[in-house]
Amino acid sequence: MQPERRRAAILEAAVAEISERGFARTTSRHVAARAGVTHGLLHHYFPDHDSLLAAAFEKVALEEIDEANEALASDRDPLAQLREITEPYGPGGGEEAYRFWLEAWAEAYHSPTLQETSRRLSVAWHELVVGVIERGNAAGVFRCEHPSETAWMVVALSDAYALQCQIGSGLAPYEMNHVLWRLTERELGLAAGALARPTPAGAAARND
Amino acid sequence: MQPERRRAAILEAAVAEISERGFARTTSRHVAARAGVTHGLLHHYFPDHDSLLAAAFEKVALEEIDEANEALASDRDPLAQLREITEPYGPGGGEEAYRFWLEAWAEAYHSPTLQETSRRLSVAWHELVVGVIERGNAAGVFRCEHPSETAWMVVALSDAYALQCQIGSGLAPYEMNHVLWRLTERELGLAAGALARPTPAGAAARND
DNA sequence: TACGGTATTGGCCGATCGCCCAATACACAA
DNA sequence: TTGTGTATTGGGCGATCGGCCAATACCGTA
Repeated sequence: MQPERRRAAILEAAVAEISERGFARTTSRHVAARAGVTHGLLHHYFPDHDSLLAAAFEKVALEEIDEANEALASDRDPLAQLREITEPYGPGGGEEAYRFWLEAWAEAYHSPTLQETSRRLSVAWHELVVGVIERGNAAGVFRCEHPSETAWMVVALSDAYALQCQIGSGLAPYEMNHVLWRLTERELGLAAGALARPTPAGAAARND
Repeated sequence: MQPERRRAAILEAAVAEISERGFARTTSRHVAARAGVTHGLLHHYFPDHDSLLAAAFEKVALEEIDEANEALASDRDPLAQLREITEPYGPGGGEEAYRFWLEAWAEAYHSPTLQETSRRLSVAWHELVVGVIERGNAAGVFRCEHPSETAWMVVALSDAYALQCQIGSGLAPYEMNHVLWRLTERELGLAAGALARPTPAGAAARND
């Protein structure tokens, strides 16, 4: 197999192992077995364990940003863009992905590399939301006074939403979704329910 | 040493180890060494590794609830109570404590016991905030339409606040604190800045 | 064809893990 | 005092870890 594809296969296996077992319990031998190679070969591509974990984390982080940008580029409507951003956090969406991030945050304490990547990704994610809000402001769809603060609120509530879904607290998912949408609508100067309904084909949701 | 005190000492050492190294990397031998006992004795008190981790987690969870109730009981003013709840999340507050919770959430995926305890604690914490809000409503201090939703928002933003402080994103702590207070004030029908300042008619500026 | 570098294999090493267990120290009741 | 149960010690076992290395397979090039 070509070295590039082999390396990618190993990284893919590493991400899967990390999602299932966590960073600390991910062993190079298990990753190698899942990738269908021997542990010796894995050591050939990733000389030490930390480089494997760091590369896997970097891969997921880059994919996350790419997917977000792709979702934003496919739809130019700020309202739809905001929905694209907040929706994947819910149940059935990116559960495995969020398990990965929770592991990453916990592991960031022990690894300066992971901490730095976490930081970069957090900033990038925040700026992404800020961009959507500011474009919505410019287009006259939003009336948001503090884009940076509101963006942080959206990210924070989305994170907390995903977290509550994961640990399965007594709070019903629909209730979390409701408060997330309600607060976002108010922060953006939208009419109540503007985010809840996926803009019925035409321009029917312009009743404010 | 009395068995009860010995067991408590072991648990205390376990909590410290978990906070530093995480659940997955916490070994019974290290816990025993920190507690000043042999690994054989630790096995005498906690027959298997999971029981040690579960007991340590349970200890912290109970202490968390107790401390919150104590803080709430020491001050009957709903506004001060709310400040007591949201303040420890900030920098300089419960950094080590939050590291523990992050580890716990990540580990909950792999342990039904930890997941159940996480769930119970999350519900208890939410109900605690709901109680403060409802008492504030009854006292005429708050005008909150959706206590449950608002309580979840407070908890979610506090969690996200602590998380951002931990990973050290580009968002300044004061900015996070500002949006947390601003949204809470609006949800509770308070005047702007009501939460930021200790007490308007206050004689004691015991806050930092 | 011969050659050199890379991909790949599988065994090995020392360290460490959770767990087990025989032996010993100790405290308190009979 | 004797005896009994618990507290405590420390060594050992099998498994597994990350990392190292000699040997082999493969493949493009001179």
